[in-house]
Amino acid sequence: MKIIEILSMKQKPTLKIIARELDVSISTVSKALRDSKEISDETKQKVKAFAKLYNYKPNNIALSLKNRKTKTLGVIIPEIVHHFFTTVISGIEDYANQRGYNVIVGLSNESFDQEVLNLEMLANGSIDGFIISVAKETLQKKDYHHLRETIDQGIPIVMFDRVLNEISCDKVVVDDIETSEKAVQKLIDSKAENIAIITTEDYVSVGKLRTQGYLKTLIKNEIQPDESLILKIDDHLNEEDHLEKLEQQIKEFLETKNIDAIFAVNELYAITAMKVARAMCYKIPEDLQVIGFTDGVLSKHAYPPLTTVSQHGKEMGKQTAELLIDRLENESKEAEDQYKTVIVKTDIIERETTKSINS
Amino acid sequence: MKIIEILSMKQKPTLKIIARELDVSISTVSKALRDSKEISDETKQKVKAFAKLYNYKPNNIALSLKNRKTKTLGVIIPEIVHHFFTTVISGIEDYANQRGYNVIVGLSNESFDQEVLNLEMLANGSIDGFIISVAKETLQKKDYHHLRETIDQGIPIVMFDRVLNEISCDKVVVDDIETSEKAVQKLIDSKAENIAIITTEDYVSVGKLRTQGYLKTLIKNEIQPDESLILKIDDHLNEEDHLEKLEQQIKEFLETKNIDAIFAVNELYAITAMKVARAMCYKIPEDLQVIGFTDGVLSKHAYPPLTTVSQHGKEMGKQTAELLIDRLENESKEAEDQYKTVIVKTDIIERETTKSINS
DNA sequence: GAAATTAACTATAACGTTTGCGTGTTGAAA
DNA sequence: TTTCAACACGCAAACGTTATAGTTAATTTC
Repeated sequence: MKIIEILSMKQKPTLKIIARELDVSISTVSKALRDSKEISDETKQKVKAFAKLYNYKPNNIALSLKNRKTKTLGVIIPEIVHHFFTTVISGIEDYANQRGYNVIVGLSNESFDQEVLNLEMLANGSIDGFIISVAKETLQKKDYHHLRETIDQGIPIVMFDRVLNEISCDKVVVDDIETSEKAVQKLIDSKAENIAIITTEDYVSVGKLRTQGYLKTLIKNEIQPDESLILKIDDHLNEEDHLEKLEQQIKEFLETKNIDAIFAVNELYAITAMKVARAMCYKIPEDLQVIGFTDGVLSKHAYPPLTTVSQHGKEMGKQTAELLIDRLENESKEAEDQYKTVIVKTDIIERETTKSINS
Repeated sequence: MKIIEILSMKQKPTLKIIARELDVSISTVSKALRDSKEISDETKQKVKAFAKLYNYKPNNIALSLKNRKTKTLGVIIPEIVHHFFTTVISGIEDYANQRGYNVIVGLSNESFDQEVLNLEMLANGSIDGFIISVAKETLQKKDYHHLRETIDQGIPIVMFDRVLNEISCDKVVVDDIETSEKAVQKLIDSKAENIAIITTEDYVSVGKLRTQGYLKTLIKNEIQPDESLILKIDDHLNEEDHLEKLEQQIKEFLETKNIDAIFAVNELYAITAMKVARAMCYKIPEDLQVIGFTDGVLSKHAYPPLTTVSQHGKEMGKQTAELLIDRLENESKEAEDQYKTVIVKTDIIERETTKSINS
């Protein structure tokens, strides 16, 4: 076949090459492929056939440059080896792909510098907008200049889960306070009397809010909150590495107080508390009820299976992506400062670490 | 300040704009910023100061177009809500970032069509090379045309974990056979007599290999393999959704045979087997020893903590990224067909579901 | 003091697209 | 025959860079 000789397989076809081979101009090829009425049917046929034969696909980079948009979303998260975040990513991916967007993932590893670096690395035209859950270190330093600057540059940001009141942008969160209320109320309703909470230091916004919900519910039920029933884990940015330390803290906590229910602010704390309690011969849920936050594999496969708050990460991902893409595609229409905050509902998934209420 | 008026904050600076403001040519600006000796020190100072003031960053897309390389890697995996894969991704990310590359993630959801779509979506110039772990459906269909085509187009692929012998490209794997041998041998050494394996259907290459290692070890130890001790899970592409079915299959398996040790080909199978066994009043490890494959959160936090094979996902990720980037950057030097297969070593992490050998 | 050299820039092309506008053929209306 | 749409196409600019090849003017060389 003569044609085969002209184009080596390795060479990926461009408009220019097709034009040269077919002896027409580049614009003719372009227009033919896009079905412009300026081009005769005959030529269109010819061009399309050729393009198909050589599997022509317009070069994305060139398009990005021309259109000044990349159809790519930058997602920056603290960790990726993490059930909740991956669930969110999968929601983002699905929705974004559906609308023709790609997703670049950047990991901050909970580090401020990494977060800044990632932001800068991608803000040079590589992406159209960001989806971010901010790093713990950033939360501590309260240094948000990088976020402000990207927004000032005209790159929209959508935050989820770990969200900043100080920054105005679209946000997707769970109603942490209300959800904690639900969880703690459930514990109260099933006759728990000494309800403890295992939470994070206050600089982690979600931890703080969940603690607030806990307190609020106690008060509403006329139970005097007891400071010593609140364990704030001192976690130095990475829990996984400090498992023994975590166990130790929880052990001391359980030993000093008489506790019959625990609300843990994440899965790991819940699971670890259960492990420690088991070693101390607590029966779950008879002696000790436990509710966790985030419905991950751990909860489902724990022994006994853990009752937990499901954050519906996939839905959160979908919502963040939707907010972002809508903003990107309606730059004119959307009121610039009309930022939205979407609250994704939560559910309590009852498994075997809580007593049923009517028992 | 006069300068501030000239450039609105929103407008991101380009060479052209800087040139106009400073009343020099675009090339002068470009060269000044790149410290060309063709430019006078005075001009360099001026340009650099201005660029810094307005936080000029070269546009990545334009660079990609010009250099015909994007410095972006495409990673296509079957699932992201999955401990092993995320570990690999984090290894890829770390290493890639270190060498100045970004990572676009695509999810096949174990679907052939999705995999093809993702490949096509990114092969249009968006990325320089792929890292892939192929979808189960692709494995079943044995249709690899999309992989062949991308390689033919000159886009290198590195495969990891689920790897195809039929495609020649760089690969990163664990020595599944040898690793299984280690695991099964450990079981034999600690006096297990009826060792079962819970594995996948043979079309999943890693499952098949692990089964081979199991058989090989039995034979080496002069134990007659018993077909009925091999349980091939019929999983219809997504285990998580079929938990009950999985439990059912395992339950029937355990009931019919007298088994005192299980080698499971992944974490979920191991954990589920333990759950079922517990319900049947087996004591672990006294009555039943269990070894899993893949060291994820489940193993670590299981009850009892699961002895398991660690695949060192992060290291695998690092290796895949290194192979790919090396190939991208040495296109001339590297012999085109000198494809490498890197074998990442595994370790058995002893926890509490196996007996110690000298007991 | 004319020719050669150098310093310091500028212009241009190219990467692969898309698009508005210009232009040379037609066939038909006037 | 002249005039004029309609048709089918090509040209050129633009997106933001960089590299190569000019272009000045000043300085050196003998």
